[in-house]
Amino acid sequence: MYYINRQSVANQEKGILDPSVSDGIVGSQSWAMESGRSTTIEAIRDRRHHLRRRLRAWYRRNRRELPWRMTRDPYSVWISEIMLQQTQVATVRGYYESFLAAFPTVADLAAADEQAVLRQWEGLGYYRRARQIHAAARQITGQYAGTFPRDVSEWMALPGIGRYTAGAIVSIAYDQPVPIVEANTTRMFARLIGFRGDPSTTTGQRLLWSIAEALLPRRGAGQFNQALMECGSLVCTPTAPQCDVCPIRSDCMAWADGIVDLIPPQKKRPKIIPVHEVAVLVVRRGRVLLRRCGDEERWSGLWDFPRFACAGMEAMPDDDISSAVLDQTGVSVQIQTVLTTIRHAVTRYRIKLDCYMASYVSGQPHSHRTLPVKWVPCRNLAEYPFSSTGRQLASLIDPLHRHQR
DNA sequence: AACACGGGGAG
DNA sequence: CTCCCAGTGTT
Repeated sequence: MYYINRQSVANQEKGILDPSVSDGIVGSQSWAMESGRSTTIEAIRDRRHHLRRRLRAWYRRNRRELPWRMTRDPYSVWISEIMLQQTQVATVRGYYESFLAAFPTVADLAAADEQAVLRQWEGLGYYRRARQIHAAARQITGQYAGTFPRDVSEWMALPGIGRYTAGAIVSIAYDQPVPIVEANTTRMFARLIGFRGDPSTTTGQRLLWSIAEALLPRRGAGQFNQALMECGSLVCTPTAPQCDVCPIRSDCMAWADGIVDLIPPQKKRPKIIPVHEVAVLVVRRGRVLLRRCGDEERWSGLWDFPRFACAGMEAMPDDDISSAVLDQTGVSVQIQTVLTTIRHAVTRYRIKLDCYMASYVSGQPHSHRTLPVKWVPCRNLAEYPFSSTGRQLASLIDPLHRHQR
């Protein structure tokens, strides 16, 4: 009997068993499914009605009024779910509203230029999401004639939509009984069953999806899935969880064993690599030299200033900068001044970016490998999608240019 | 299983 | 600073 809860030891009617075994089972070894014995999943299934009732009641009283909760329109749900991938609710709020204002329907989205879609995504990160949304919109208007699929496997076949997102969309928009597992529910489920292993492994994932499935109601799955996430987000937080107000504390193994803070275990993070880069703002008669990032590099599809890695961490000689710009853009330049240094982090790199102002000497921009390099009026920079860092660089030009007039 | 992919919130 | 976030796709 693997599902043990000290809180309910006195309550045999809960069907929860001998607590003396509890300490011994709190280890990843104990979580293999074994036939012929009671499993964690079966214990969760036994308690599902109670857990659902408590979670739904909590959700009714504590749910946040979020923009994407105003509707069950599949298009809106889809956009919100993509934006929420690895992105916090607070960050998504503003982007969601302006994106829907720019592209009110899937037809509008499909008809738009990819650059226009990326511009709406500017600063949100994971820009592949924007390109995939755009590609999927064109697929939907094409093969589905603008009508969204209802089948979860059809959604999953679309770019950018995996198991979580597909489940979220069909459960929320169509109220289909499809489970979800994401960051909040992962944490909450792991604590609920006292799982001390790594939830991201294949076995951990299999376990979590089984729990999601075991808990899932036949009706109202969309609301229930959101209740799970909301409770995980607001109560079962990574640090300092609010166990005193948790609606399912009485079933929580981690609480019973006093190991809430140990679950889930901290991920081992890749080592951070310091990198030194140089960006050059080349200005010529009110225009600035831009290039578009290629598919094989970071920020693909977005625009950037000439930028390259610096060999060492010390300042780069002006001649080296000039030749690097010439190599990358085909334009010969004269380095003028150091503008500023921007520090940012991306993936496993912590980047120190030295930014220089330069003036045009000679040469024409060459677009190698179909990657555009071109002169763009400084006052039009807002029309181009940049990364967050690229936009910081652009903002150095814009006020400067105004000042020159 | 490991990694790339971004940027910001929160302690 | 650190850790984390309504994950997906590729290798």
